[in-house]
Amino acid sequence: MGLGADQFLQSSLIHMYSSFGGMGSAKVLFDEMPERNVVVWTALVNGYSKLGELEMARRLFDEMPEKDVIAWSAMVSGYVQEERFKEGLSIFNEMQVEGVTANESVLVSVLSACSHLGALDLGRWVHLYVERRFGHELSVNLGTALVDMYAKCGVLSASLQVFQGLPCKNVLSWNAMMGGFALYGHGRGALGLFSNMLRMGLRPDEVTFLGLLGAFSHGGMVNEGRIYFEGMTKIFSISPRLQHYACMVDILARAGLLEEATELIQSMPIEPDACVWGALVAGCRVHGNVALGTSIGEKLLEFEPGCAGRYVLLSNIYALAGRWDDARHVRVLMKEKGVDTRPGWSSIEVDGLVHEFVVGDKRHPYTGEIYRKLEEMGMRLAMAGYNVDTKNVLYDMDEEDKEVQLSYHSEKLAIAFGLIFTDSGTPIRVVKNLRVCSDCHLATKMLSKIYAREIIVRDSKRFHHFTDGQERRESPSVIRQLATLMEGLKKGVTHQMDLHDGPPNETIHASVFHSLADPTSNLNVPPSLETVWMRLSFDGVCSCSASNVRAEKG
DNA sequence: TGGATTTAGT
Repeated sequence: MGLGADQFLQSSLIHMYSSFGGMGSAKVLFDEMPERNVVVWTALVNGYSKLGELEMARRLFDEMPEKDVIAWSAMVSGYVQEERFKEGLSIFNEMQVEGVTANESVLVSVLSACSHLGALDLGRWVHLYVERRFGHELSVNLGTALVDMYAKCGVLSASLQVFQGLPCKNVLSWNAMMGGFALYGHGRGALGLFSNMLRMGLRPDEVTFLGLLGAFSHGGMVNEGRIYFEGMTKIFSISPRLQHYACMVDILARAGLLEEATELIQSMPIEPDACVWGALVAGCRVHGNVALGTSIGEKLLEFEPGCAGRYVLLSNIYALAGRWDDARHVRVLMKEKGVDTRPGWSSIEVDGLVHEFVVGDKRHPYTGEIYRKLEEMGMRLAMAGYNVDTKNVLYDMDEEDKEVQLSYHSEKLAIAFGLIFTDSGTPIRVVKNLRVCSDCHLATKMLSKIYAREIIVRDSKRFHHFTDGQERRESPSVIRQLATLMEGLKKGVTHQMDLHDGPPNETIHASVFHSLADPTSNLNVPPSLETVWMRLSFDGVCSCSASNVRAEKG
């Protein structure tokens, strides 16, 4: 339906108000319009959904006299951006029932939902659908969404494969792949990827460095962490944000360098948050420095009594020190002040349906079966010599109660569900929004042997792969693929750009960083062409091509 | 003509 000139103007105004969140004005204009087409409706729906007012957006959406794929897309992405992934998928489902053909935007949002939920089956289905509809040449957006989806759903090899095949990659594509390496703790892979990214002429951003540092932290690469954390500011002019500091503190504290970590926090130009302190406290716990941990936790609470993370942190430290009364007191205090905590949940996808569980959950229609399975799991674990690791329960309740509470942790419920409702021999993939506790970690490891199942748990920070009673850090097929990928990229780029006369390695890379950070410094390694190219590109000529470099050389 | 899109994480 075409609108007249006046209405076209109104429609543009509605869009303008919507995109700035001025929904009051947008709605007034909308109500005044004598006739509205799908474009105006969508602008309004999108305005509400961008503000997080999804109930309002949904009401309008349901009232729409006609909906095209863009309207559906606005609604799906609205849910996805508010982290209401299941609802986003259910809207997508409705869209298909209505017979509306999906396009790239919707599919990207759907893949994002799959990534967050760990919904691999649905993600795979979207991949097949994309190939059928758009052929094998993936667009950069869909490609990136697929790279991210496979990485977050536990299939790093598929992620790499899609990434390699992408005809066009942007910073988001590289960042998604980098994030994948971080999830699996592939420090070296991340480094190689970073190096190749630079040589492809892309400028890393703050997300790139989050991935890089995250990969270092899980891979225990302290020196690399220091070098790249410094290089981030000095070479790329990216100021570290809280998360970067948290990563760096984590790298140092994990390695037991608690003093250096403390100094880093003290030198921060921005106020450290609970994540930053939390990384230090986690280090204190691993390296047994309870005194430092407790003193930090107490100070934190004084400074910011409204922040949930800080109560949990302090409570955890008291529990670690065995100070149960104090731990409980903090929890009570938190409740009294009405501070919200994020509830823990685990999900598992079976036959395209995502099932979610919280601790002690009894809402599922198959609750009876699930709890019978849990009982069986407990018995078989006990027979295999498993001792419940009760230090994860923070209160000083009876040991028996602790065991009960632990055995109903959400990931155990999800695993029980998976054991019942998936075919024997197939992997069980569980997603948890928080970190897996050490008791569940051990139990899951043993369950993988007892039930002869590969169990893959994705928690808020990384993947845990359990096979035959072992946690598998790196899969051989991924390592092989990684080597091929790096080799391929290296060859291609070296050939095309004549940049490097030998394989890049960490030493050269570190030197390049140092030389750029301090041009007057004497290097052990003479400045390579790569250095020259990096200087060129980061002096603001990011798109400098091979011919520029050759000109510089000549 | 116009309205929808992904990485991290607040």
